[in-house]
Amino acid sequence: MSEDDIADLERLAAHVELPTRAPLFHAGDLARFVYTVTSGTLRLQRDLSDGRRQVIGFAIPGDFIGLSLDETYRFSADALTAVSLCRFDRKDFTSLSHSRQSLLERLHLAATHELTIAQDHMVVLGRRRAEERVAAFVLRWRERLGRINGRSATVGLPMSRQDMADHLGLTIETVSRTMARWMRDRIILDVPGGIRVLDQQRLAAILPD
Amino acid sequence: MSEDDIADLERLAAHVELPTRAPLFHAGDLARFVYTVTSGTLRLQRDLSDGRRQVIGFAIPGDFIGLSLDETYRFSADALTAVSLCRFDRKDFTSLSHSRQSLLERLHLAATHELTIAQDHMVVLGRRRAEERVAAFVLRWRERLGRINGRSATVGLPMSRQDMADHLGLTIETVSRTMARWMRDRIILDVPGGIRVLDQQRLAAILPD
DNA sequence: CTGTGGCCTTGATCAGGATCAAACCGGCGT
DNA sequence: ACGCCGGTTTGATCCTGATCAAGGCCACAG
Repeated sequence: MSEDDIADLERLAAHVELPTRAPLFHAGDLARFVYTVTSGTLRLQRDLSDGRRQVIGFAIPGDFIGLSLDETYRFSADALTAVSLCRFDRKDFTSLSHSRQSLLERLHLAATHELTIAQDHMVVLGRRRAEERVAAFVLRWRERLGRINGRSATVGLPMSRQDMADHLGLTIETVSRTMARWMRDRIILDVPGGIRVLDQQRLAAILPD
Repeated sequence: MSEDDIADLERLAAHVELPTRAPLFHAGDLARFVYTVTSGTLRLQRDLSDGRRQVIGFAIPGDFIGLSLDETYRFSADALTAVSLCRFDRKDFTSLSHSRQSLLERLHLAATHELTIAQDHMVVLGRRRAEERVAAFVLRWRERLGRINGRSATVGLPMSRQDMADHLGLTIETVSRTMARWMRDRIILDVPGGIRVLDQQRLAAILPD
């Protein structure tokens, strides 16, 4: 983005800080704001009336939240760690994007990128077996973190096993058993707050593409 | 969209006709074009190397195809019926959207709408049981067709059972059995090329939201 | 130090949907 | 008319991952 765009954005931005576990918004709330994450991790989820949950995704620094143009948010967003965000009033944001199409282009880019990720995840949910799902998650999460912090064998997992399960369409037990097996097989190592990938080769080999 | 925009678009548009079963493009092809559907139905899918398939969605009149901004297409698109489309060279399209942000806005709207649909489908794939998945599909498909042709109890299903199965993360047998049961229970009626919804109430009741 | 609660792991059993297998059906060409 | 072929239905059995049920681990409070 250009200097001017950033300057204009700065003028509209409000800074928001959330502690661990705090909700940012709830599905159905009036969608007044758009956010970008500057630090921390959030969980995005949709809930069914009977308690079933689908974790749509996780948001990390650099991600937009709430760029869909509906009246209300279609999912809930909660902080998994302490989080800081830039908040924009959607009305201001929209009118600014009228005057500066470079901003709109950036939004559009973000939206189509999200869409591609969503379609990838459909394949995981629709056609992958349990072990493949967990492998896909670990590998992609590592990749995403790598684009921010630089590649590292140690992968932080701020979400609970339940969150992973609800992201992957599995139960907590299946996720736990799968990762326990990988630890026995020395594919990964348990480290506090995450895992260390010992054998990227074998992990990647679980996933036919 | 404004008159001017449409005029500009007309100038760039090429008309494409596809017969039943013809491919529009294949995943991995260089993404030179963007399309909008003017008539017919297409199937969008991603394939795994071992033959597993995920049908990402179906495109019907009014839909854009290929608005993702990657170098190559990330899924394949095939005609399920005879199809006609408007084809735009992506380079022209992009430069036009620089000059006319209303076009870009429309694209962005389409993209975020697609994204919402994709997230809805994640819930179906991740957390719905077999019967709910089929019900979600029939109800949403009917809804979509209704927005084009007007609501009707008769729902055309141009896709095969295999396509539905691969869309819903099920097998063809499960889809078939589910619909057979609904026919026995007088919830739907088999008509050539589709079904007739006899009892919308009971169908909708299958789906907790 | 000990109790408590949240999360995770591990084991035993169950079941929903997959897989395997066969029959059915309708359209089409000869 | 007939046989063929692809898609679909139906039935029998199997298996992956869900469910049910304990137990373990650790951080934190008293």
